[in-house]
Amino acid sequence: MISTRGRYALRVIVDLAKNSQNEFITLKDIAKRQDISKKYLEQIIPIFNRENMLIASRGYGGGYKLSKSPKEYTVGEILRLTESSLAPVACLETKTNQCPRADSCPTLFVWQGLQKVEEEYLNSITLQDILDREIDLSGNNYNI
Amino acid sequence: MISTRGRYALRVIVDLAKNSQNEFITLKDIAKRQDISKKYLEQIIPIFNRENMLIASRGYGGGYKLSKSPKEYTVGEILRLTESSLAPVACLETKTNQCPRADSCPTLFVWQGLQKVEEEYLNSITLQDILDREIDLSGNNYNI
DNA sequence: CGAAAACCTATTGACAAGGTAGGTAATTAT
DNA sequence: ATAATTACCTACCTTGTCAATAGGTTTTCG
Repeated sequence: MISTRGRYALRVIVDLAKNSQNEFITLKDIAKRQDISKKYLEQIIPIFNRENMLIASRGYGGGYKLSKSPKEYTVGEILRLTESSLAPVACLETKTNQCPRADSCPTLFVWQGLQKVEEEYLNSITLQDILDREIDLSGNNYNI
Repeated sequence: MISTRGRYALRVIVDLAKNSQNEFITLKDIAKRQDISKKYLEQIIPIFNRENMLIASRGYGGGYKLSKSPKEYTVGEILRLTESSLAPVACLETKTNQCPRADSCPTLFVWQGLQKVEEEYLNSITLQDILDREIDLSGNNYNI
């Protein structure tokens, strides 16, 4: 199950995409809009500027903004940075399978396949896709 | 992430399919073969005869066996019975979404889509599929 | 009747999730 | 300069769930 860390991170990035026209947005504003503890977000969001996915600015007038265009973010990469693991079973968390039963495990291919469909799905959805959906939700979908 | 309950249940059912020619197999034997605590399995496996997916027999000579042909079991239904939830996020655990933000949630469709690909995948794999793979692993795949 | 099996229910220990708290570093307005 | 404002860092805490363990009860067969 996707934890709050991953879900909150995605909501913050969607919020940034919607509410910033290239200016900095404070975590305080985002936390209020999204009704999430600012303190909690403070330990999640810095992950993304370390990875150069967000630009942060400290001090008065500071905040966060996107560093790339929305179509260059996928849900998969956002979740990989925030979730402790996206693996469906423990033995797939490490690069090489440590389970002593791996070689003869009759169910391993099931979990590998599950991981594959999950990752392919999450990697296929971009931030832009989410923004496009927003138009639908607002009802102002003149072009559809 | 799939818990040990679900993974163990699947292994037990695969073990039954492989090791029973319509006779009863004891949990003691399965636990030993699979190196799983018998006591722990005792609280997982009875779920399946309540659902008429396994036949149980008590007393001397008793044990478990499949009630249907392997192609009539899907991984999805086995996991749904053992996992507390297969939903990727909390708000999709209940039939109707309880989240107050659901109506305007821009990320909801992402999680609904994830749930869909997961369930379709897990429902598509039958116990027979797992048994067929076994042939590959043993190396005796004369017919491939 | 006694052994062997499934079945039931309570309890425990460990661990991670989800936060809270308090402070530090950087930047800008005054 | 200094105060205000922002991001950033680290430690701690609380709660709940997972994964068992334990000890018993019921059913069935030899």
